[in-house]
Amino acid sequence: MDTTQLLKGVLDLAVLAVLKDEDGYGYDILRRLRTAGLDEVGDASVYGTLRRLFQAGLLTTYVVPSEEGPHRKYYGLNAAGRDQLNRAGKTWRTFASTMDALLDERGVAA
Amino acid sequence: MDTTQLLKGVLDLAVLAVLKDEDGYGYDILRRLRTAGLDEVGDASVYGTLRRLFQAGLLTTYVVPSEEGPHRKYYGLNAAGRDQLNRAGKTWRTFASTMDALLDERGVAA
DNA sequence: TGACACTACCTCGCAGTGCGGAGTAGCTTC
DNA sequence: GAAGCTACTCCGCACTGCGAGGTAGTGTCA
Repeated sequence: MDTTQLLKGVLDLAVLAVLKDEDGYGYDILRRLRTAGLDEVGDASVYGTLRRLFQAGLLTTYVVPSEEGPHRKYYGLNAAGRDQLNRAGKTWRTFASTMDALLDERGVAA
Repeated sequence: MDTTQLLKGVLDLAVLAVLKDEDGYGYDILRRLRTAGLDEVGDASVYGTLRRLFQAGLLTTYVVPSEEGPHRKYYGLNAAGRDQLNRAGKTWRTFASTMDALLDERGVAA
C-alpha cells in the first residue's frame, strides 16, 4: 500500500507542525519530516507544499544568504498559520480516531 | 477544511474493513461508512473504489435480484482482499502513530 | 394521476496533490 | 576535475475522491 496516498492532505499539517517551534528552509524541513518518520517524502512535495502554504497566507518567508552554499529561503508560521495548524490538527485527530474505531470494531491489524 | 484529502488512500482500507465480516452492496457500504463516522463520503467515491478493488482482484462479486427494487451487486473479500486489509491496516496504524507523535512532540491540538 | 422521495446503480470529467525527472548552482573532498 | 553533498526550482504525470448528471424501480401522499 502506498504511503504516498496517505500523505495527501496530511503533508500540509506535517509541514506546519515542524515549523511550529522554529523557522526552517526547504531542505531542513525535509530532513525534519524524515527524522520524524515520514521517510518517503519527496523534496518536490515539500517545496510545492511550502509554496502553497505561502500563497494561502499561512507563512512568512525571508531569504538568508549563506557563504557556505546556496542561499536559504526560510519559512515561518504567522498567526493564520498557527490557527490553521490547530484546526488541521484537530481535524486529523478526529479523523484518525474515526478510522481507528472502524478498524478496532472489526479487529483489523490489532 | 478538507476531509476529502484525508480520505485519499484510506478509503480503500475503510471499504475493505466494512466488508470484513459481511458482504455488502454499494449503497449499503456507503451507509456503513457514514454510520462509522465518515459522513462526507460521496457515493461515486465508493462505487469507484469498489471497481478498483475488484479489478485489483481483492473482491468477489455477485448480483442478487431483488423483487423490492433495483438489483443489488454484492461485494465480498477474497483471500487476497483479507491479506490486503491486514497489510493496509498495519500501514495505517504505523502512519497514524508517526503523525500523532509528530504532533504530540510539538503540543499541537492536544 | 401527478409529484415527490428513496433505493440502487453507473459514467464523465474535473481538481487537488504528491512525486519523478530534470535542471541550476555552490561548496567540499578526494 | 570528478564526485557528492546542500539547496532550490520547474514541468508534467498519476492517482483518487467528488460533483453533476443520468437510469430505474418502489413507495407514499394528495
